[in-house]
Amino acid sequence: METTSTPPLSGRKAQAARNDQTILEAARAVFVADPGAPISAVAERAGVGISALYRRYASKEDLLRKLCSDGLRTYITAAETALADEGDPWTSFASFIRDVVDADTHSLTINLAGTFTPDESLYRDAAHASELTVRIFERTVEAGALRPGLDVADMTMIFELLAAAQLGDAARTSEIRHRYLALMLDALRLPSAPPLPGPPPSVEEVNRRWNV
Amino acid sequence: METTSTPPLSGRKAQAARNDQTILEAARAVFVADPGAPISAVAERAGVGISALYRRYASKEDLLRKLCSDGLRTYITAAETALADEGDPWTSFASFIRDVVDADTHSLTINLAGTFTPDESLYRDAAHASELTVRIFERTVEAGALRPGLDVADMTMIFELLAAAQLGDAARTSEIRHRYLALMLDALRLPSAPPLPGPPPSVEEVNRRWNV
DNA sequence: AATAGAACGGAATATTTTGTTCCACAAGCT
DNA sequence: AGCTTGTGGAACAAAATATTCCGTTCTATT
Repeated sequence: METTSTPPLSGRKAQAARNDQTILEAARAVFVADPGAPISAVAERAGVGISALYRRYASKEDLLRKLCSDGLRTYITAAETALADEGDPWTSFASFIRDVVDADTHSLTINLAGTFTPDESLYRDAAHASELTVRIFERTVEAGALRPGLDVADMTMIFELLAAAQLGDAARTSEIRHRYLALMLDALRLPSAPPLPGPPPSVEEVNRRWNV
Repeated sequence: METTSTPPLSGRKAQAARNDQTILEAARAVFVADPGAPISAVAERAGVGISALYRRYASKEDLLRKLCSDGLRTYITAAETALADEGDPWTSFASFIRDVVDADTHSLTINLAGTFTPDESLYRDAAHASELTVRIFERTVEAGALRPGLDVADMTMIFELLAAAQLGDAARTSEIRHRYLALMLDALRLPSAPPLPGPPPSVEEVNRRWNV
């Protein structure tokens, strides 16, 4: 349950630093499994007391914000990595998607939308993430690698769709997600496919879910 | 909010019969939006008092069971319709999936799994549904219309994936789901596609979610 | 070795939420 | 007029849960 590899645990400071990690990991796991989980469940899973949590975060909402913020940063890192890749656009597009699916940033995003009031920096990060995504998407479009009629906003929805695939433990869930991701990628790559029905999601539609 | 077309409302009996409908519709809408919603939210949405609910269902769990049971029956009907269609296997396979997505039976299924103890008749219906699904799937496989490596259990997962697409009101959600359904169908139909990674979900894995 | 103080565990508290019951009332039916 | 069915919604009891608080443990420093 706790950290398996025990880093040089010198004193209380080190213990605390490790707890920082442990708590975030536990919180992530707990809230992905159940967005409405009580804070005590996080403490239990982390193997610490409740006060260890409240020492770090002023409130539950703070913790949730932190989790989302971390997720967003992970996403941004993946996007920047993809953009830095000057190879085949489709290949780096596909591995960007794989990275995001692996990082599983959208399980939280979906479930936590509307459960806390976003932060100023969160808005900034979100805008940044959005911009990077557009760049990746358009580069792939210009390379002619995507089926016609797709929109950037489809990417968000596809991430959310894939995040919905859950089965057993985290490892198995990841495995199964890659199964359907493969399906999706095959469908996205079809060069001469018919256009998709219905208008794509608009940015406004996608973002509206945060204003609750 | 209430029934728009007002059937011959003679007496109290008719009013009650209409409430049966209204309540179920409201319950469905409410629990799809929020699986943990209080029973009072259902009453509010239906425009009735709480006792109108408790007159019909002994408990919240009973209501949830009823909703799932209805959904399962809807699914079975769709499956039987598809099986009765002797035309092109792929075509009836595709329209079966469309029907199920339209009926939106899986939004409830996913969210409510484990929140109530299943019924004997529910088990029977589930087994029946499962059997029909296998028949449809295998007929399509034998017609050579599906990409290799697919498993029946993939259908359940795909239904759940698509149910995760939600955007705005019910109409828009349906629209957007058909967008990604089109994507999925294109990927499923690929005759000479590479096999999918990872083992498909097993029946046991899929069902385990009910035993909580 | 004594001690200050950081970090912690977890019981206790104060609220809020919610499933269910209950009762007074309305409306058809005989 | 009574009787029955159906209803609204306040009242109740129980459960859940975010947060506070205090005694304890452990380290570093003197």
